[in-house]
Amino acid sequence: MELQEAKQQFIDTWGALGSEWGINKSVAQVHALLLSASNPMSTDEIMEKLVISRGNANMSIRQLVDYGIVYKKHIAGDRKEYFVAEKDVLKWAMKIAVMRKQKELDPVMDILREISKNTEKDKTSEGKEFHKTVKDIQVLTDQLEAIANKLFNSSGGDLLLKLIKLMM
Amino acid sequence: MELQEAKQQFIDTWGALGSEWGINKSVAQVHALLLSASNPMSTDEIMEKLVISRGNANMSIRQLVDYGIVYKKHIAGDRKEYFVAEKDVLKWAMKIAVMRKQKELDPVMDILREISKNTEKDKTSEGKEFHKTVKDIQVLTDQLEAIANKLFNSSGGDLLLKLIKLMM
DNA sequence: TTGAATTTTCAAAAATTTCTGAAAATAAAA
DNA sequence: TTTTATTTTCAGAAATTTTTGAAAATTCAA
Repeated sequence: MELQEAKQQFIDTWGALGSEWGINKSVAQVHALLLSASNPMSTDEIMEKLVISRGNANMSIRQLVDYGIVYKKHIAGDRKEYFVAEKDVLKWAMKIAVMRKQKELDPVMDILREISKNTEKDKTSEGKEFHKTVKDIQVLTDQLEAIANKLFNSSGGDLLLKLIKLMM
Repeated sequence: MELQEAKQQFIDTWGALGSEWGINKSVAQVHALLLSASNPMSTDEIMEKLVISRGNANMSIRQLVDYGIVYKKHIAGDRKEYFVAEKDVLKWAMKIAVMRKQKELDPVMDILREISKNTEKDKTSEGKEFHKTVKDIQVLTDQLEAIANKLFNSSGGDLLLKLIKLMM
């Protein structure tokens, strides 16, 4: 069927993109599967659709729930747990971005600040040069962070559009 | 020595960050090493400092040169090739971003556009829902791309700062 | 309680990615 | 040309990451 084919392509593409950017392929594929599903899915359905093991399915789902971009859904009269993806793109994209920033970028920024501080008083030209290199990275990152915060703290879905117009 | 320690920490941190974001650890470390070096370095010096093989060093350097963020430097009377990193943060950060966008994001966007087109005429509610999901991702990505282009095509180093002020 | 259904855990296997090192290719000097 | 220095390549080894699957833990109905 055509639609199922399109969904499969979406899942595969998403999985490959995830891999390239440090997100586990199965995690990305489960996310894509739930994004493209009309109804809540159980672990068994996810296992079957993606042809992955129970352990893998369980871990991947849990990670997505932890990220806050997939929700548990109880279905009356059914003991199994079901899962639904957050469908608002801006919402889930922001959550992924914020999560990765906190987990991976912020610790690096802390270390850079520390390195910057430790090399501040160095009087050798080698030391001064290195300090500038680190400081420059810091300054750029801080500026980017300020922009990101503005974007992420906004509630309006059309903020980005307004921003573009503003910039033109 | 204190400065050398700081440099080593910078190299290690950069390598770890690279790994988490899909950039080979050695590549990121060579980049960090050259960023923190005051003078051009030869392949042998890089091998020695990072304790990596000639093959690894050669491949990593070449990738950075291909990215356009490390330059070859000939030293008179010396047969060896030396390498220097682009020190302008905005310059190299932009090059990395543009390169990864072209190589990894653009092909995905093309596929999403194709999927979007292929599901446009679907009359089932399932098809309509999936089409909206894909379309939403596309729209957001196009908006982000427009912002990114604005940022990346600017020449002034303080553009980001101006932008922040504009947004406040 | 007990027991069946479901979820979670995690050691080991599989898959993937990265790295090595020696041989081949190339480039420059003699 | 021949020799020597340097760079490049790439098959196999090593390291890392991902996945499996069965046992343990948990949950809930009877």
